[in-house]
Amino acid sequence: MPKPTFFNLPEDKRRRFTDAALDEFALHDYRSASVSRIVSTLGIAKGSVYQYFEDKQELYLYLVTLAAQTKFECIDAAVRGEASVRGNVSAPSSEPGFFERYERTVYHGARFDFTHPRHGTLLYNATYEPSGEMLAVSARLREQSARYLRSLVEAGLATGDLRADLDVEFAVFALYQLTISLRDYLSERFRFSFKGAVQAGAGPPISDEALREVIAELARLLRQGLGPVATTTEEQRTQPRVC
Amino acid sequence: MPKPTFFNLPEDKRRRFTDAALDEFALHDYRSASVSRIVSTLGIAKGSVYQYFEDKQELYLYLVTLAAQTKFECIDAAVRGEASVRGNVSAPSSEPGFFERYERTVYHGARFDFTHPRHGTLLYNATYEPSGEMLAVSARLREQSARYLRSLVEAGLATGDLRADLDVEFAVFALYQLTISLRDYLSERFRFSFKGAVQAGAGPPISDEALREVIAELARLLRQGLGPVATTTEEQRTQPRVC
DNA sequence: TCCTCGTGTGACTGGTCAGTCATATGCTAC
DNA sequence: GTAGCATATGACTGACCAGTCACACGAGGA
Repeated sequence: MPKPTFFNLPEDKRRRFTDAALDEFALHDYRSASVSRIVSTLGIAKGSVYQYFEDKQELYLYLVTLAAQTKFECIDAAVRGEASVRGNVSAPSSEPGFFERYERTVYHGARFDFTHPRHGTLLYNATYEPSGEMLAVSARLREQSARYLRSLVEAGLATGDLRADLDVEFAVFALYQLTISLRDYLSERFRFSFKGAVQAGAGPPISDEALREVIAELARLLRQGLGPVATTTEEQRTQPRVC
Repeated sequence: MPKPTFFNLPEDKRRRFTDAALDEFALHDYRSASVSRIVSTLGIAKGSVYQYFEDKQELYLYLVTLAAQTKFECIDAAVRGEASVRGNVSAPSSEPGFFERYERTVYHGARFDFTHPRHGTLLYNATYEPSGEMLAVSARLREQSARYLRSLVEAGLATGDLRADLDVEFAVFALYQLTISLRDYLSERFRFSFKGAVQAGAGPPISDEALREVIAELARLLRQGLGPVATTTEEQRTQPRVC
C-alpha cells in the first residue's frame, strides 16, 4: 500500500519513521493524530510523508495492518512453540482443550501488549476507533479476532469442552469482549499505563505469575460462570489446570 | 454547571438546544463534535452557546451528566416498578436473586437505549471517549457502573447466588464489560444502528422477546459459564426463570 | 561537465475549529 | 419615552490541520 519510495528507504530511516508513526497513532485516535506532529518529532519535512504514502489514511491502514500482523505472528509462534515443547518433552500429551488453548493465546497476547506497547496500543485504539471514516478498520479487526475465536469455540464444541447448547455467536461475542478488555483490567489492577509504556518504550514490570493468575481467573469464569459450583463432576476436576 | 442564562431560557428553546447538542455528541466523539455545527443546525449564533456554557467542555460534561442521570432514573423506576407489581399481585414473593436483579437491570438499560437513542449513544461514546482531556469523564461513568455492580455482586455473595471464592473486582469487571458491550451484540445481531436511530429519533423495532432471550443467554453464560454442565443441582433448577 | 531521476523540503492553500467582543435587539420598569 | 438589563448576533482572531508544489540536492551515468 505505501509507495515504492517508502520501501527504498534505508532500513534505519524507515524504522525510525515507522516507530514515530506508531507512537503517534498509539497515543491519539485517528482524527487527533497529526502528520505535522510526526514530522516535527522526526525533524523531517512534511512533504516526505507524502512521498511515502498517498495520505494520512493510507499511513494509518499500513500501521494497523503491520501491528495486527506482528501481533498475530508473535502469538502464533509463542503458542506453537509451547505446544511443541510440551509435546516433545512430556508424554505423548493429548491435544490441549478449549480452555487451555484460550488461556495460552490470551497469555501471549497480553505478553505482546507489554513487550510491544506501541503495536498493542495502536491495535487497541483501532478497535475502538470512533471516526466514522475508519469504521471499516475496526470491523476488519473485530472480524479477524472473531473468526479465530469461532474456530476455537467450534473445536471446543466438537471435543465436548463446551456445553452443546451454546449459542456460538454469543459465545464468540463474550469471549471477544472479555479478551479485548482484559487490557483495561490489567491496566487498572496493576496500575500499568500502556500509554506511558508507549512514551517510555518500556519493558514489562508485571510478574508472570500475576498475569497467569488473572488469566486463570478469566478462564475459570468462562468455564464455570459466576454461579455456585454444582456437584463437581469428575470431568471438570481432571481438566489440565497446570501451566 | 451551565450559566444561569441557560436555565432562564424558555423551556422549549432550552429543549431544542439540548436535543441538538445531544445529537452532535452522540454522533461524534468529543473532539470531532463541533459547536459550529450545533449552532448552524439550530440556526442560532455561535455566541449564544457561550452565553449558556463556559466552553465546549462544560457543555459536554453537562450533557453526559444529564444522560447518565436520565438513564439511571429510568432504569431504577422501571426495576422498582416491576418489583412492586410482582410483590403486590403474587404471593409475598421472595427477594429476587442476583441473576434476576441483573437481568432486569440490563433489560431496562437496553430498553432505554432503544427508546432514548440520543442519551444512550452519548453515554456509550463517553464510555469509550479517547480524548485525553476527557479521561476523567469515562472514568467517572465506569466507577458509577462498577459501584452499582459491586453492590449487586456483594449481595449475591451474601445470598449464595454467587460462588464464595469469587474475586469480586474481577467479577465486576467482567459484568461491566459484557453489559456495556451488549449494545454492540444487539446492534449486530438485530442489524440495529443506534446512530441511525439518533438521526431518525427512531423507536424500538426490536421484539421484546428477542431482547429478553439475548439477555437470558447472557445471564446463563454468567451463571454457568461456557463449560459443560456438571450434574445439575436442585438449587440451580429452582432459580426463578420466569419473566 | 552536464543531465536525469529519486528524494527531500517547507512555505503555502484552503479548510475547520473554539472562543471573543462590539454591537444590536427586545423587554421591563419607571 | 427612556434608561437599564438580559440576551442574541456573527464577523473576527489565532490556532491547527491535511495536503500541495515549485524548488533544491546529490549520486550515477554519459
